[in-house]
Amino acid sequence: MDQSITKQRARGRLSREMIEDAAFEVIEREGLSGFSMRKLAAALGCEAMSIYHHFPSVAHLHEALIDRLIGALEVPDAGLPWRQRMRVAADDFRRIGREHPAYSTFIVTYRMNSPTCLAWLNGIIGLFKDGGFDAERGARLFRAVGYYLMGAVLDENAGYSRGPSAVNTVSDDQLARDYPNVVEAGRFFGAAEFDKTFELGLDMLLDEMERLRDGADISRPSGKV
Amino acid sequence: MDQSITKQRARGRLSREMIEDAAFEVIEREGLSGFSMRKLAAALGCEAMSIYHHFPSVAHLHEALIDRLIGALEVPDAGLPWRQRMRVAADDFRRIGREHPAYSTFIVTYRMNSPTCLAWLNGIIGLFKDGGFDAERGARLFRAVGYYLMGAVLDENAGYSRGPSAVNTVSDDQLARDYPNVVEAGRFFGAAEFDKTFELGLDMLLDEMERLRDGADISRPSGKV
DNA sequence: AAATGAACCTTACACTGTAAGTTGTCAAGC
DNA sequence: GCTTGACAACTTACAGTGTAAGGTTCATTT
Repeated sequence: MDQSITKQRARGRLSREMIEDAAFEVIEREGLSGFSMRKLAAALGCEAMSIYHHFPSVAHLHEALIDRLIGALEVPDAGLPWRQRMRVAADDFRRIGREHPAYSTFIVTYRMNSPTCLAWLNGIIGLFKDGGFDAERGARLFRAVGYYLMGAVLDENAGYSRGPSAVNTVSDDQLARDYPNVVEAGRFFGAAEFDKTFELGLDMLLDEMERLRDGADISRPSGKV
Repeated sequence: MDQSITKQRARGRLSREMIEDAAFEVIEREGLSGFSMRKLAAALGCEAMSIYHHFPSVAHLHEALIDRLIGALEVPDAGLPWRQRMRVAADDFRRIGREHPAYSTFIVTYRMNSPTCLAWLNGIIGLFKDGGFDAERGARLFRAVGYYLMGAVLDENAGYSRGPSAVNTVSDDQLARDYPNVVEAGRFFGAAEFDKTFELGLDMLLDEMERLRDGADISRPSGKV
């Protein structure tokens, strides 16, 4: 009994911020699926139920974590060139994933509708409007670029390059023999190649958006389907 | 005791195929997080542990499910125009998500390295090579387009448009007042708009790839950063 | 000094995946 | 026809999960 009090004292009183800090640590250490209120409590030196005094449920805790990540972002300044503003916004989101790899699958899966997240989304959508697109174009481009971003964060942090997850794994020999294209392309799938690949795709989308804005009509540029 | 036997008999003996069928159903009915071996067993009219005779773990079961989805795909025929082959391949993957919305977050999260999945990936990477790109370009474009695809499947089936997940929800009044861009753009976020939005983004990437292939240099087309 | 209420703990419940051991069923060999 | 063996299903049990309900401690206010 004295022990638990000592343990408590050693850490001081709990606070939402402390709990959030520890949650980020436990998630990265144990993985997203290995995260639990009991492990979080152990990391904090308290009992699991004590956390419920500060967050009524894990869902509330997760919301606070997401809010902290998104809340730290700011929509790139209107003084900058448009293309650069887009790039900064994309990099911001991508950096969150890189700094919280184990949490990234949750981040891209999360439906952002807390006030904090809505404020950021509102600013980013405004960024598309600033690009000179009408409401419909802006909305669709926002989503299309968002798809690319979310997929990138997901794949860079939880994807193929992070090692196998399938149960029936394939040997290197078999890989070389039966899936030569995978092996050949695989040279450019490592983490060291992420930036260059991401830039390529982002530039493609940005180029095309500028073309769109400058009056070009999208789709079948050479009469093809 | 007689009851359980009767129950068993009514369904016949278990098979991997039966279990997989039921698994898809239970996942869609209960949601991915609501899926469990016990609920699956209940749907099959057997005990949870009986499933373990056919699949040694849930991970093995999931692999079989993914294999069935991916294994049903075939790489678009080389007789078709390249752009159309890309489009068909993208639509194939996207259709899987649409037909298994509750499972889609697992699909995009899953690291495909079973033989079945590798075979499909190998074919798709070959498709990029057929587009006239060298190994590096092909590899990077494969990933970039993959990002877009995965993000689209994720967002269309588990994203914002599927309803709120945050705990602190925002009223419509507050939404209209504080996040006007979100409301305005939201008109184009519904499921009815998915196809058009997806096509826009896919066309952008395809256009840019054809431009790339035809010798144009990517990035900063107008000298911008 | 008494009362209040926040902060934390204890216990308990329904759920999860699955390891280990047991029973029921049925086909092959004698 | 009986026995044997294998397979498929069941039963039980365990360690883990989120969290509801209620108990305890202690600083602060009155």
